[in-house]
Amino acid sequence: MRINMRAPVQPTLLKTQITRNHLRFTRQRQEIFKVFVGMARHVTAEEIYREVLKKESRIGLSTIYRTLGLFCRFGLAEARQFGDGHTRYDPVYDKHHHDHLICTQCGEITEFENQHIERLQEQVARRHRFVIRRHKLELYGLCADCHDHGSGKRG
Amino acid sequence: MRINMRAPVQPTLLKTQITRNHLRFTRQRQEIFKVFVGMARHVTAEEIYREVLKKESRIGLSTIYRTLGLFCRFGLAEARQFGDGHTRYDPVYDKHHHDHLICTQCGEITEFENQHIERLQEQVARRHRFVIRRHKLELYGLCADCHDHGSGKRG
DNA sequence: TTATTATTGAAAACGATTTCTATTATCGTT
DNA sequence: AACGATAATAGAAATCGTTTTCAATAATAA
Repeated sequence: MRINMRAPVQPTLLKTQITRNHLRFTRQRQEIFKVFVGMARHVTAEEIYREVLKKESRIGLSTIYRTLGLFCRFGLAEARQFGDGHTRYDPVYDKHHHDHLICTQCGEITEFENQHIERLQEQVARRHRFVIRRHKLELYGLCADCHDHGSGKRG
Repeated sequence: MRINMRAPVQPTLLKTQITRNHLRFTRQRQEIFKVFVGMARHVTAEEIYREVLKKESRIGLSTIYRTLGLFCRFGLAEARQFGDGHTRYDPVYDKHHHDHLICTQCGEITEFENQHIERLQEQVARRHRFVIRRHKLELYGLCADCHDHGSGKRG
């Protein structure tokens, strides 16, 4: 039997959140959400914009930013910065946190999870009487391909 | 520009690095370095600028940015982004890597080190055939004060 | 000293994001 | 289905932190 580890985000989830907060379920919000969950992770506002433009030819980039901010406040998305000057957005499918391996040569971003590390983080926090709300662990370096062949995938 | 790396931060170090690289030991670079190493860690370019202005009343903000970039290339400073839109600079006193606890209420930044976590990171990387060059671990949440009193220090 | 050229300050440019405002569209009420 | 209050929009302009440009200046080598 096949099991989906990550439950897909229901289309109804956005509407639920929106009506619960007495906001308006606009065409743009629906379209942005649909595109957002259909795209790869770690996309930029620009990338989402270009994709949404195919369906909503009159949409403004500011609407993309506003709406992504809304998704973040709703807990449907998370914003991240990997230091290249672009904020990247991640749909939140479940409560599983994930960390990143970032290849500085080809740009590949691989996700990983490690409960052992998370536990040690909690230990550190406890020692400082600090309460962790969220965290960010990013390992920068060379992925297998770039390390082996030296050349990289992006030239 | 060729740059020779690696050495501990001493008062003479800036001059050593500068002459070694055939650059010019200007009044501004001396003053910025002096202020920089005398300030708290994780300072912004603006904060350094305001401090340097007290001694160098005609200095430009662009010189601060340029010079901080130089320090980073020399290995005398490191640039970090904690997601508040400001690049923060850290003098590099030794080769000890440190991670951060960042209070989202009062902004306090506490440093920590944990060799156990570092070893687990290496383990994860090995599993992905990834070679780590550098890493970033940031725990966001509430510091002891903000957690206890609720109000925070800046609020 | 003088020539060479790296460095500077001020202003303009920059790219991501936010704000502004007139217009449009949603939704509770008829 | 239409009405009306007002939230949300598009598009432009503004803003923010940072970088670049460029003519003038100043540090070094000759």
